[in-house]
Amino acid sequence: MSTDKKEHIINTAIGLFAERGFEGTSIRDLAAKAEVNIAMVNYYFGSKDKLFEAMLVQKASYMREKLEEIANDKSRSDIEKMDAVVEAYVNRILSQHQYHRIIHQELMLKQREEVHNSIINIFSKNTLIIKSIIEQGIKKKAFKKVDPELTFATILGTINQVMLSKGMCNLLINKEKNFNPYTDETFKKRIITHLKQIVHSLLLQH
Amino acid sequence: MSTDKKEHIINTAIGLFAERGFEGTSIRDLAAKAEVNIAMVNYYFGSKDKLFEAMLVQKASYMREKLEEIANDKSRSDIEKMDAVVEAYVNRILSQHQYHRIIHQELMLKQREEVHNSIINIFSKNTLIIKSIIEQGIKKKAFKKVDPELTFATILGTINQVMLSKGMCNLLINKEKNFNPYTDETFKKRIITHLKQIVHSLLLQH
DNA sequence: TTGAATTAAACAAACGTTTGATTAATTAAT
DNA sequence: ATTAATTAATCAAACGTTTGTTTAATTCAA
Repeated sequence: MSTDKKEHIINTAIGLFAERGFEGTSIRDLAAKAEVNIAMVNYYFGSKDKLFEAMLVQKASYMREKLEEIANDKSRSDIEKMDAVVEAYVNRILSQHQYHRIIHQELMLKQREEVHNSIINIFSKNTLIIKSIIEQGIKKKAFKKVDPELTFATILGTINQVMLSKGMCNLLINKEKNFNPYTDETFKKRIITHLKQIVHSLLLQH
Repeated sequence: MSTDKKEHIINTAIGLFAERGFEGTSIRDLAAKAEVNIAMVNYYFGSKDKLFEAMLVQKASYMREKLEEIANDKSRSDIEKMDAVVEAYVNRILSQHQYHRIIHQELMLKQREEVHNSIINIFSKNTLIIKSIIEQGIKKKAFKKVDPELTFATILGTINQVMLSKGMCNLLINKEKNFNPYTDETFKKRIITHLKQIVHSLLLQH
């Protein structure tokens, strides 16, 4: 019971935080949408801030393990590793786009410094893994000399740019308003294809 | 007098909105930082919302004119036009990074639908201009067949990704904390170089 | 002296949070 | 097996603060 309802509150909160931001969401809004009493949020989580942290912990997606698995996979060439990185990020961000949007907000704002720093820390470690893949490719002369950090920024930035707002998605995709870009496989493939094209043309020698 | 103080309030507001978001910034915070009386904000702007709109109008940067100038410049080749687009965006976003961050926030959130839609509308028109440049290059067989919308998303997304947070900048740049990435010419050139490399390798035939 | 600028104070509404009562479910004692 | 005691969940109501906004008085400049 308790766990179910806690999760239900967290899931409702994710939707609201993603659409309105943390400070733009009141506990009354949240309680109303989750159809629970106002007091339940503080009863379960202690405070609005702690609800936020509980949400981050529960919905955290550990990309690092996936990236390290890709980086250490000796059956893949370096360019295949980069392709796998692209696919992993597109899949992850598309499937968790609300959570990802909240992270994105926190990254932009200077509120909640602790959260902010831990996001940058995670990002920092992921950057190092991508960097090592790219530098290996360069050392083997399979890759051109590129800017490893900014190459990673391009991959993530492109996905973010199209995933930021539904309106932006529909603009890029030329679809009607009730179309859901987050579940559309064609759209996903389009992003993956574009990013692979970017990565291949940027990295591979001719 | 009036104009000076109004501008001073707007400039202070930009800094706060960029760091804490619109709902995360109280009029009291703003008044304190701008060193004016709390009542002055409503005296000059009518309301917090209207201050926000006044700020958007005053600090709006009309990229479209610049883009159309580039697109219609017959002395430039298509790839040179794309290079000019890259430079224009990097310069614009770096020089107005706080304003740009606020626009970015509004794009992500579902608050203030009117603002949200007008941002998407502006973006939509800019996308069309870039698209026309790329499609001209493709028609002339100077460019490879690429995804024009996503190519634009890559340019903007890359800049956004590195400009989102100062922490992110310093992570990419490996500099000490008091280093200011927004005014550093070396950093700017690094981004421009990377993006031109992306655009060239993606678009140009070999 | 008139109108604009500025102020401290107050306003209602909304905020996150806490309370104390009530109900439902679980455990312990007889 | 039944009752009593204990715990957990839920609720409406209220708490003190902070919010955006307004007032009315005062200062300033022309």
